[in-house]
Amino acid sequence: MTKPRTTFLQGTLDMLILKTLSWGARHGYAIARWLEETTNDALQIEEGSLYPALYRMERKGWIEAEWGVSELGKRIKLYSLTPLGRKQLRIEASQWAQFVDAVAAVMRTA
Amino acid sequence: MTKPRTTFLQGTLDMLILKTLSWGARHGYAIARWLEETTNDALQIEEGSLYPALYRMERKGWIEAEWGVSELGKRIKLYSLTPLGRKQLRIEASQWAQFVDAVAAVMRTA
DNA sequence: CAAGCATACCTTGACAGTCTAGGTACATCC
DNA sequence: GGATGTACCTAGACTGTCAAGGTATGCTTG
Repeated sequence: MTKPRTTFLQGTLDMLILKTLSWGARHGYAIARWLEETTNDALQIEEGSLYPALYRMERKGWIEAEWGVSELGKRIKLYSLTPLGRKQLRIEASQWAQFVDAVAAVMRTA
Repeated sequence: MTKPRTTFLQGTLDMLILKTLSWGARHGYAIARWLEETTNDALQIEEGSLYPALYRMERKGWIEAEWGVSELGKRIKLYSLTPLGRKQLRIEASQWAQFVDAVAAVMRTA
């Protein structure tokens, strides 16, 4: 079993975050934990990638943040999807599907 | 139909080139044309990405080059897979499959 | 009570890979 | 002779990731 390659993550992190938030608001740390859990740690979300991504996406108007408090009493920055973010998710999901198809077409050539 | 996103290409270009060469030697320009054709132009291979990639891969010992002449009388640099490259192709294909599965697990969550 | 661990946030600097936009050279076709 | 297609290459900008640091706090455990 080969180690997962994070190089592939390039460009998909935004989509994965958008998808995570499509189920409801979450804070950064929780987004990372959820993604890792959902993929059985096949994806590792580094904080140095995560937080800049969140900042980037907020600037683009895809998500918005609100400060709050977690169940454990920690201050958290709760992110939720904007309508624009929801639209962006649809776009990225479609592009991703297309790309995966294209790569599959190359890789399955017999 | 949304435009294909080249951002996703990050990290997969090497694999796609390796796969292309697994069918036999080809020169750079032909590799790009073949990939575009095979994917119905879903993938666009920019020369500014292609040639650096070929150089990189040659340095890593995955491919090797030989100068020749095309059917059209142009000088071409014919690349072929080394045993190391063949091994690398297997590794990358496996990592790619894993990554696609992981993303699928996130995206299909209902 | 102190130490360690998990939660939760953030930033800086290096690095890798892609893209844009150029360039060269030559052959063919109109 | 000019346009187009083949075929190669490169410099510089840019984007996104990663490694490695940092802060703060609450809970558990010895």
